[in-house]
Amino acid sequence: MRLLLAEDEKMLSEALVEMLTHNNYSVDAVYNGQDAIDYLLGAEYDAAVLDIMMPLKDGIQVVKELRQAGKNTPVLMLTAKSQIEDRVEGLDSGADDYLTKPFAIKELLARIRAITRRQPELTNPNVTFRDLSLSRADFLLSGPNGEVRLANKEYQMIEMLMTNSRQVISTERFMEKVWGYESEATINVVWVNISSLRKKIAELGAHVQIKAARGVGYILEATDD
Amino acid sequence: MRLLLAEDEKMLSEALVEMLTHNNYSVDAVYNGQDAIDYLLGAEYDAAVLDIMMPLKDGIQVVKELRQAGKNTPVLMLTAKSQIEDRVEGLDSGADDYLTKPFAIKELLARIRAITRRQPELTNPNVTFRDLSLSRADFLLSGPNGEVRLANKEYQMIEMLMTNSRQVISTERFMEKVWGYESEATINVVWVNISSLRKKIAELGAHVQIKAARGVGYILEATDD
DNA sequence: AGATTAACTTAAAACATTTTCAGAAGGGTT
DNA sequence: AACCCTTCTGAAAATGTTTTAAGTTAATCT
Repeated sequence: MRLLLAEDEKMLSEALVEMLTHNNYSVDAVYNGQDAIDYLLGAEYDAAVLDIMMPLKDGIQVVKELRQAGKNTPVLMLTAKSQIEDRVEGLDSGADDYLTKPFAIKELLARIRAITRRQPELTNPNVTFRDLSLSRADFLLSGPNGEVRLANKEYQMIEMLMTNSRQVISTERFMEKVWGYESEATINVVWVNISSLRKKIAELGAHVQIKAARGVGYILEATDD
Repeated sequence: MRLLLAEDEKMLSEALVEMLTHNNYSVDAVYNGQDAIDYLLGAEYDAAVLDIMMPLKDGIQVVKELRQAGKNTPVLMLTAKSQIEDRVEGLDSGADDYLTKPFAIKELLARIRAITRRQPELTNPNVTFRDLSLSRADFLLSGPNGEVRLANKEYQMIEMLMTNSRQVISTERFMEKVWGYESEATINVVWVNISSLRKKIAELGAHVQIKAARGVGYILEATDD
């Protein structure tokens, strides 16, 4: 999971980065609103944590521009206790949730989970490609011959493949999304998991294959029957 | 849509009023239970949002009197995390849904939409999954071989599993919902309670099992007989 | 074709999560 | 005070996942 953190208090920011990375997020930190918008438009984040008061551009402005640009990255807004009006405006402007400082780290984590959970699950509980389908609610991958519950990494990988079924997904992208930035794991892990996914897809009898695009990545394809 | 909001924390109340009006509700705010009852009996509201802890009369008392007076205005109860017993009592007393603080505004809005849309949801006093059933009124879990009274935590956990029977529920989600943010308890408590629930389900002879999805959470499944 | 690189497979090792237990702490009741 | 009950902790064992490592196959290039 990839997060953007925009918080201008250096100390707080550093503490949060450490906390979040410790909890398996890959975090990019910026210290003003302008950078926030640049980063958010420049890359695909799973969520953004924005302080409402920031130099150059405040959090509300950032969300507004973000939404205007058609991005629906979930946003958690941080507001100081005294800025209650702000928080209303923040929600109004397109943030998904707010959190008043000071907050418990646990709560921050919970909120982040909540807003990242909401996105794909509620709008689209499962994905289908040909005769293969994946249920996000219960981690079940199913095909003509039955169903299997996937382990975590496998699930994340097949989900990426299925939700981006017309795109080649690079090994690096898998590493970033599934393993996160500071992962020490070798690239091999991707291959291993692709391999076991293929085995499972075959067992399910689905007419679908994970095709390797040499030097580029992987893509889901229909097999002819 | 006309709402009554009864919440004694002034700051929160104001924020909510603004939020709700921004979302096209007309809101009357009161700050104690007595006013709540007066307003609710005096006019026709589409729904009421009641804090459970309030001066003069608590939320539960308000619903009880409301129902006694023959009003079936949908009620959404707000409970603090530490008042878990309360929330059960609240539902029991005639509320339609509850929401534990702190909550996401979006969730509040969603719940309000839900209770104004459909009436007969929470009037349903028990849940069933295969040959296992849970009575909310008296905490009794029953199966082919009889019934057991569940302890509080166990009750809440099995209720989550049964009302979301097609979903994997994460350990974190259990922690959040049942124990709350500020809980110091280790994650272990979830495992321990799952363990004892399993034992009880087995003793009841129900053809149901709590399946672990490693690294993800738990889900209720039918066992083949 | 042969060399070179990338991708794949497998099994075992390493690691993490889950299960279960025993016991302790705390509340409430008799 | 003695008891029962719920809840929580810590630890050891069981089980499953993830990673590593090493060998194999396939594609591409010259």
